[in-house]
Amino acid sequence: MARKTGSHSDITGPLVRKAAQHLFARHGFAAVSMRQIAAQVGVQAGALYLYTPDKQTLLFDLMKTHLEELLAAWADVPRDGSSVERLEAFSRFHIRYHLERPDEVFIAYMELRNLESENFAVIEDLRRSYESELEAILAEGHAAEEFSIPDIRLATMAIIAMLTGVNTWYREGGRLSRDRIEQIYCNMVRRAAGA
Amino acid sequence: MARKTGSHSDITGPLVRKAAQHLFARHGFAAVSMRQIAAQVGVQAGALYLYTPDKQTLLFDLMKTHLEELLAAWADVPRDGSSVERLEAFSRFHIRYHLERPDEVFIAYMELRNLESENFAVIEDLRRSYESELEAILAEGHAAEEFSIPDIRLATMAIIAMLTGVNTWYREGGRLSRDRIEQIYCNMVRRAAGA
DNA sequence: CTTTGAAATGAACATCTGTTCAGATATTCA
DNA sequence: TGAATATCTGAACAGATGTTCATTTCAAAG
Repeated sequence: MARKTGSHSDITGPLVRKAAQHLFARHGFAAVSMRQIAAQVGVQAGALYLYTPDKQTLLFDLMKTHLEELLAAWADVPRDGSSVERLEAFSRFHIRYHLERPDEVFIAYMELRNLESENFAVIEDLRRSYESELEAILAEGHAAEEFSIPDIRLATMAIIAMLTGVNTWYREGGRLSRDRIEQIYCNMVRRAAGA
Repeated sequence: MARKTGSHSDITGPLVRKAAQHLFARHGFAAVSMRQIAAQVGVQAGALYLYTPDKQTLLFDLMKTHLEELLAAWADVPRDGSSVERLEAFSRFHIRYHLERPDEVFIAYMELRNLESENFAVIEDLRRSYESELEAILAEGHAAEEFSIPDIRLATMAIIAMLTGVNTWYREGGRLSRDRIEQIYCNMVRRAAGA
């Protein structure tokens, strides 16, 4: 039987994930206790186990969901135009998507070492899938001689690091608008790729 | 009176720091207990307090020492030549120095949130000092019209993120030598700066 | 109004946490 | 040798940890 509409579980479950996300991002997975998460939700610690089998799975689900949604969102971006245009589309998408989800992003690459090895493998696979999207663009552009790239794998890693780095310093209401930041970074990425 | 030569404290102290560094980098500050560190040194937990007032200070000293040594090492690099040459010197220095100290680097920017606010302020100051070194090179090169940079602060952050990113994927004995990696990254950095 | 079943409590569990300190041990110096 | 000093142990502390579970609460269904 499907779950009845309006039951409590449809409300508290997401609240637990949201609270855990916020606390994990702020203090780190290992430094946050189940009781702290419960307090943030307004519930006793035992109640959390109605929504997750254990703390580790809570972290894993957060990271897996984030990466799957990231891949799904990128899949929705139209893949037309030249390699240069697609590189620009990727750069803008990456910056925008990541700036809108600082907690998810922070957790997804700060808490990798707290994953059990099976869970780690799943997350690493998803991350590699995303990297491959950029790598494919660079490879095509290189083949079409739109880019000048001595090593495609290195260029992939360099560009992703550069783009993700925005999250470490960006603050709401800062000196530059998001759009201006996207624009400047696109420029640097394009030149780094030799286009 | 200065400490006598050859006493045990000259040996165990550094061992404690080394063990803590290794464990903090591997499992994270919050996930490592004083007893684990002590076991790695081959000593009981209480003995650690002969070498550090508390766990927090142990972390702080590790980070502070790392950043001070980084700044000192960069200060030793001759600062001559054109802006392009100095940018190349910085890029090569950054990659080489960071690749040789993966644990220190990992701790220094993964464990910031575990610092008490006073300690955090000290570390942030040191980090900013280092960033300023690159920023100065970019500013001079821009003034001399050797570079083409729309925003110097953004270029600084982008280049540092790109260079530090090498540490996340580099593995000893990988496909490319360190020198080749330095070379390729120098190229991308130079082009990102519009030189 | 009664029955049902999910949601939440609150106490209990075994174990781990950072830190302290009196006492034991080992090393150095006279 | 004996005295002094540095080093380490091992137990103790008060409290926190993730997780379980019998019991209670409470809204919806019949």
